[in-house]
Amino acid sequence: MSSSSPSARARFLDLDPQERALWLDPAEGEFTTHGFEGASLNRIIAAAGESKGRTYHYFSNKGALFRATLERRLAPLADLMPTVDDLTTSDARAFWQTLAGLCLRLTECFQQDTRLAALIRTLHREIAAQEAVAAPLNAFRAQIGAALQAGQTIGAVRDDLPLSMLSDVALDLLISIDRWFAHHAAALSEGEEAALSRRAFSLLMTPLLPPSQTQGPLS
Amino acid sequence: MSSSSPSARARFLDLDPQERALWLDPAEGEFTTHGFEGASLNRIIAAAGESKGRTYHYFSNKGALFRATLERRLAPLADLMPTVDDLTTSDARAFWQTLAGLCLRLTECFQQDTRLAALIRTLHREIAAQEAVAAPLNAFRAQIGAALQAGQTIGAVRDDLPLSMLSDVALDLLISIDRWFAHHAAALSEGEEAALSRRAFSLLMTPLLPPSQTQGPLS
DNA sequence: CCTGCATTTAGACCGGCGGTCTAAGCGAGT
DNA sequence: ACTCGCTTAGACCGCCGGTCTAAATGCAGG
Repeated sequence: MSSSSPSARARFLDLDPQERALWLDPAEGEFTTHGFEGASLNRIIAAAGESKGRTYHYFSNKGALFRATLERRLAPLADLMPTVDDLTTSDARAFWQTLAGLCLRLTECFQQDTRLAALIRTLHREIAAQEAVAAPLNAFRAQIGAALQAGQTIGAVRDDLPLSMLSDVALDLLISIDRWFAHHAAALSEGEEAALSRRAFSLLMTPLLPPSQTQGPLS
Repeated sequence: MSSSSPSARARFLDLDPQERALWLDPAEGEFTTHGFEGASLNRIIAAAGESKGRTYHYFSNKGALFRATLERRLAPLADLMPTVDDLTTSDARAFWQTLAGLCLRLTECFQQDTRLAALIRTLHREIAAQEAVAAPLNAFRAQIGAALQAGQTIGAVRDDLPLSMLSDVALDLLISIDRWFAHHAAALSEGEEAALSRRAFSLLMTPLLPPSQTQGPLS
């Protein structure tokens, strides 16, 4: 029982960034090429030149290592997220323009940082990976929920369906669209991709609009 | 090299249904309670009272057993799917009503056959399971694509975005909404659930409508 | 009936997995 | 100098999906 008083995670976060990189660099390569389940902890440890004992001293399990790997890449994005105040002190048009701008900037980040994109896409595909980063993932989900709630107060977002349903659908739509571009971007010119990306935003927006703003053939 | 001339799968399909059930019944229990990756082939084999040799004689790997398990549950649903002709010989209103009816019937099937629902939801969550049933899954995706294409010809579905993007988004939306109900249905009365379910269909429909039928705040 | 060949069957075996555990190393306080 | 507690190494564990060998069995042709 060596590892109780401070948690393995706290111990790891106390390390120098360069010492953290000792694990995170090989882990990043392994996770991006093999996914979460497919990644071998033994291989990562061997590549890091570390021992199993020391590794488990800093990471309680494989998932904790994945979380640390993802969080390092995610850190620079933290200040991209708009605050709820940004979203409530505006009309519906500004609300959706803010979100469209956010999507645009996130897309750019993913194009620049291919490692981050690969890790995030692992997250989309594997439930075990999602469980490993449940805490930050729930925080992100909550942010989406708060944004949509802000949208509801100014009439930019429908309120005839539960907020949790709208949040879930919004997140899954983001993932779905990102996945489509990840699969098909290679066959697109840069201009086509940008134009398509702008139009694809409507896939995310329209289901969230108040029903009064759509005149579906059923209503 | 005993297993080449007829494939393992063909050999299995030649068996009596009751003999097939020898594996499929324990497999169904294992997959529904542990998911695909979490299921233990060894446990299934032991529960079936079979040997590893015989099992691998009929299933080339774990995925093939999962596929067979799912296909048995899926078989009765085959004739629910509407034909492309049904969808093209109608106007937009009828098109969407047909699809709404289909969703309703599928929902009922899932509520009645909880085993099927559990297997399908395993499929949603685990990429390895999706790869195991890639063939039937792609067929289903193609059916969605064909339906949406039919919708395009009669102006019921937008054509300003690639068909494959619309198909992917439609499938992911179905999954997303199904997942929400699976998580939250317990807290809902039957009447609430039905009402919500009807309204939630708009989440699926609106992103697929021609842009002319929506007046988003951005356009 | 026997013989000989091909298919089917049983289960020991394999490498690798994530994770645990014991025992040695080591450094600070007295 | 000696202890005591944190750190470290790596052998070890049970289990995994999958392979392989060799015995059992089915089944022609004679």
